[in-house]
Amino acid sequence: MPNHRSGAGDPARTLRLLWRQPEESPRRGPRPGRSLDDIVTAAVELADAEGLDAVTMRAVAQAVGVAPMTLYTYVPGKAELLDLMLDHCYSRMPRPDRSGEPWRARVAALAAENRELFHAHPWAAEVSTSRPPLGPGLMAKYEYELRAFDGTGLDDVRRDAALTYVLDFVRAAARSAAEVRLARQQDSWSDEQWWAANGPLLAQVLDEQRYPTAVRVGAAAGSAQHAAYSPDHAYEFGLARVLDGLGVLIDGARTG
Amino acid sequence: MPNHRSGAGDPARTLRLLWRQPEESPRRGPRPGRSLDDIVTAAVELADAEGLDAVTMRAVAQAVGVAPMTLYTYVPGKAELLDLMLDHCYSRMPRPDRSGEPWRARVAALAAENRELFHAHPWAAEVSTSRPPLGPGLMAKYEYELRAFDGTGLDDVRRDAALTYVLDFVRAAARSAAEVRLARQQDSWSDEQWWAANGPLLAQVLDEQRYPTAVRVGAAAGSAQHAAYSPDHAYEFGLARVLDGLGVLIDGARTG
DNA sequence: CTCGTACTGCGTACGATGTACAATGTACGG
DNA sequence: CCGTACATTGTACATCGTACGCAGTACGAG
Repeated sequence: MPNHRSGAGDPARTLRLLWRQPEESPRRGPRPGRSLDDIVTAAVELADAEGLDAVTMRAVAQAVGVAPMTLYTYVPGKAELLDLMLDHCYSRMPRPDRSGEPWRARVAALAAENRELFHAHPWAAEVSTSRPPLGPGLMAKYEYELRAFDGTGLDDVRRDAALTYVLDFVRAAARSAAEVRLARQQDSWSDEQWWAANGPLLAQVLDEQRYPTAVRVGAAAGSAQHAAYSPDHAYEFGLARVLDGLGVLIDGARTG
Repeated sequence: MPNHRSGAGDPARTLRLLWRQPEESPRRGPRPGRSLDDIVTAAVELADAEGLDAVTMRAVAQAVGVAPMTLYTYVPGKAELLDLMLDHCYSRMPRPDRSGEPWRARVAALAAENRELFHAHPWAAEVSTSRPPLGPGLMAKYEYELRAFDGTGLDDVRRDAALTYVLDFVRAAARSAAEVRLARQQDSWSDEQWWAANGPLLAQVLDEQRYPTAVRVGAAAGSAQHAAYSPDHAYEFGLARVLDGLGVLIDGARTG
């Protein structure tokens, strides 16, 4: 049950790694057999295929074909590797030019691109970055995404806050989606089996007298979405609310 | 680096634990020396005081004064303990009657109450619940919070979606706040020291030609908030946007 | 009362993980 | 050509969750 946390260790060292600034050493001794990118790429592929829990130093080492401890000549530790993995994914996100479109379309597209990021790399939503990995990928992403608010009239401080707001929403939705996916797979039970096993106790305990609203709303939401929770529905609903909320700030009162 | 995940194991067993339904056994053998609540309370206090990483089975056992393996007579495993800890905190949240207030005030108060939850129990935002712990605390919370949308005209499905939307926002903001707090404490460096150490490399690498918007906006946001990121500001900004977004849905076009 | 049985409590131990450390080998600079 | 800095790696340790089995205890049936 590892708590995958990034951003530890010496920040300056991490920055140099992110920007691929080699140490200024006199270049002596044997040449490295692999590159930093080899390690990062292997780690990302492993995380994509088998989840963050599968990303152990030993497993990454095996994937790149070296002994476990050899990784530590490329990376100070696992936290830094996670930073590099994140920045790697950020740097590979698509950034099409949308300067002609209205801000709502641009922000919706921005959200969709981030949603796709978390779809391709579900682990990226789990990694807790005590400090964001200030690498080239994050910078390119930040630069690109800020431009989505061009022409909105937002000042710089509000623009940053608005972007944070959108990104946090997408990340939260992605986390919920990942949690649902995990729950569905970890117990092989279908929803029907689950209800058959737990229905009796739930019926006894979810007293309609005590929780009238909760029971009614939960049942309505569950049956409408054919599941206890629908990540897609939550995303669509939330995005509409995000855009409307920004719309009030940007356009004044106007519905979407 | 434990990945604190709840919701594993037999869901029916977990449900019985959450609702404190004793096994229907013939009650033979020695009486338990502690209660389930003893364990849960100790675990919560430990998590509050020293963070989720400090919540190891051994540490909890020591806190309640038993051997580590003894915990497993009360709880099937650590995942279930986390479920119980969450539900315990939910059940103790304040739920004042706000039926007289307008929906914006009620939803803002709901958000503030959840923010306070994560302030008192920062670990609660980190726990990833593959399935939410459907216990009495969560039910009471859900029932109470749904009532905040009474009189808004939202149908049950939208009401559930709206609540999820608000709660996800508060949780995301709390996560960000906790990450900042962690970053500030784990490297004892002040922001000034950090900039002194990393400024030169950052200045070299954060090219204003390449990232004009990012550098400008980042600087503006940083100096306005006297920090690279201000959780309080992000919360205030986000909450206003959340309320405006819901306002468009509920009241039609109208600014806050 | 007696005894089997179900239960609590827990000591030991195992596998997994991140990584510290020191030994070994290699290739470049003087 | 040789010293030195570096890449590589085997071993080892601390920490974690928890499986397993034994010892002791108290209730119900006889």
